[in-house]
Amino acid sequence: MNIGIAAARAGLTVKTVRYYANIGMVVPYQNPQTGYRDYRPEDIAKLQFIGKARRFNFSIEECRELLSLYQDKNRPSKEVKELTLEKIAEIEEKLSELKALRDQLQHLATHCQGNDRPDCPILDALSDGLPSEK
Amino acid sequence: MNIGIAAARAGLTVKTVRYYANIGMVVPYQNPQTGYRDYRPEDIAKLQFIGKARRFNFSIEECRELLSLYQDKNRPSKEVKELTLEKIAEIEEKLSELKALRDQLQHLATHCQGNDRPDCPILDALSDGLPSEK
DNA sequence: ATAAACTCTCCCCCAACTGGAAAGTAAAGA
DNA sequence: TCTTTACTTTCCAGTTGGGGGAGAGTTTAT
Repeated sequence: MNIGIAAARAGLTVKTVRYYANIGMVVPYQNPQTGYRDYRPEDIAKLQFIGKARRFNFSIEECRELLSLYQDKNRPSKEVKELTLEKIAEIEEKLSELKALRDQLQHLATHCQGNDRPDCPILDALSDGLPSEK
Repeated sequence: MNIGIAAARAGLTVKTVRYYANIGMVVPYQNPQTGYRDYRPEDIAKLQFIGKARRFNFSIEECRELLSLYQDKNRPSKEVKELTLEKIAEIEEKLSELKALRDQLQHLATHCQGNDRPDCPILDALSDGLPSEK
C-alpha cells in the first residue's frame, strides 16, 4: 500500500506518516528502485494505534513506549496502566491550572465595563507595578 | 539597568528578555559602543506586563495587542474585554477537551488489572483495528 | 503519448523560547 | 595595574510535531 492510502486508513496526513518513518516509529519496506514506501496491514495498525494514542495526549516518546509494550506479547499490563495513570495525573494538573486561569480572567472580565471609555481593570491588573514606580 | 537586573525585576530570564527585544516587543536603548542594552523603568513595567499576560495564556501576538492598548491612553476598554472573553472561551474549549480525555483514560485505567499478566484493555482499545484484519 | 496524480528528498517555517560557543565589557580583588 | 570573575553581546542549533512547497521521479488514466 502506498503512503497516501496508508495515511488515509490511519486518519493521518501523508506528511505525518512520512515523519513517523523518519523518526523510526513506523518504518515500512521501501522499494530500493523507486524509493516508494510500502505499508503492510500491520504498519497501518501501528499508525492507527499511534494516531489514537496521540489523540489521548501521549507524546511521541510515550507512543513509542506504548507501541513497544503493545508489540511485546508478554508485557505486564502494569506498565501500561502506570503510564496511563501518569498521563491522567498530568491532565489533572493541566486542568486545575486552566481552571484557575479561567477564573481569574473571568473575574477581571466581569469587572470591566467593556465600553468606549479607557478605564480597564484588566489592563490595571496586568500593569500593576507600573512605570510610575521608581 | 542592565539586562540581568531587568530580567530579575520582571521575573523573566535574560534569554527571554533578549528574545523580546529581538522580536520588537520591548526594545530598550542599546549603547552603540558596547552593545549593552539599557532598560529603563518603563521597559521593566512592559516586561512585567507581558510576563503576567503570558502567564494568563495570552500568546505573544496577543500580548503585543494588549500592550498597545495599554499604552493607548484613549483606548476603549471594550477591545480589551473582547480579547479577554475570547481567551476565556479558548480556555473553556481546552478544558472540555481535556476533561473528555481524562474520563476516557480513567475509564480504560479502571478496567486494567495492572498486574504482571499481558492482558491490557488499554492497549486493546488503542489497537482496536488490529493487524489481524486484512 | 501525454497529462494528471502520486511519491520522493530536501529545506525552510511555526511558537516561544533554551542552550551553548566565542568574544567583548565591567567590576572587584590582590 | 593586573587579573580574575561576572556579565553581556551575537550567532547558531535544538526543542515538539509536524506543515508548505520546490523540483524531480513514478505510476496511472486517458
